[in-house]
Amino acid sequence: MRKPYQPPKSEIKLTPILHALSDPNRLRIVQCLATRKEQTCSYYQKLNVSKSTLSHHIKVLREAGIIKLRIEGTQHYYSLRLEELEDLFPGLLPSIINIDEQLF
Amino acid sequence: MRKPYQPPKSEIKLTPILHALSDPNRLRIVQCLATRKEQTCSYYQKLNVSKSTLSHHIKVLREAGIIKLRIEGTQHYYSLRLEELEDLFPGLLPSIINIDEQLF
DNA sequence: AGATAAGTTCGAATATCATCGAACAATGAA
DNA sequence: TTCATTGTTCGATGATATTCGAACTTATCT
Repeated sequence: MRKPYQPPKSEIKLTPILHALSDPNRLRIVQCLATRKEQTCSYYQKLNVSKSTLSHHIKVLREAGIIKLRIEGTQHYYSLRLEELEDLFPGLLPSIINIDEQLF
Repeated sequence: MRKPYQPPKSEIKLTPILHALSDPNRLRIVQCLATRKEQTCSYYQKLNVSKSTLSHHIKVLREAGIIKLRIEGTQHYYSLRLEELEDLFPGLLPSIINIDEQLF
């Protein structure tokens, strides 16, 4: 499987990021990655959406520049682009990572 | 004109806030209110959208709980709900208020 | 009362989004 | 080589969003 597109740091913009984060399931993925560092897609099957929907959500996060991909065999490991995002938008991700799911 | 609905603090949720902020013109309004404290709607006619579109954007911000309204005659003065938002989502608005428009 | 000004609301057109099943691609195992 | 696994992509559908002009509401001014 070829590596899907992800924007370089210089092309990361705020509005796609905020849009990507404005969905509860995508927020859950981001919060999970904030604590567990790296996960494969299949981990998020607990979100109770179909495989294609999950892949769509991950694509939205990836194309916004929030997560990056490392491929190992058939597994896709995703992780947050924390340093780059902190450099571009200081404090933004930390403020979101700590919010309780009840407030989503 | 009767006072439009705005949610009590207890009903403010994160995803509507992030969605409301994922639009460049709405971000401009929020950043403007962060420095100028209070403005009427007509101030934002410089955004070059129609009156109804502007009213729509302001409604999205208001219903998300980001701005509050004070009516004086025919003028509607809007301002940020800074303390409540800081209490609910610490650091979120400050991190967004400082971002340069080039990164929108 | 009539005219004006500030905003909101309505209705319609267009675009974007979320979701799913099915098909596809790439790797690894039998 | 065949099969199973992991994940993406495609196409369709229904739901939301954005935008505008027109109509409406409320207050103010003459």
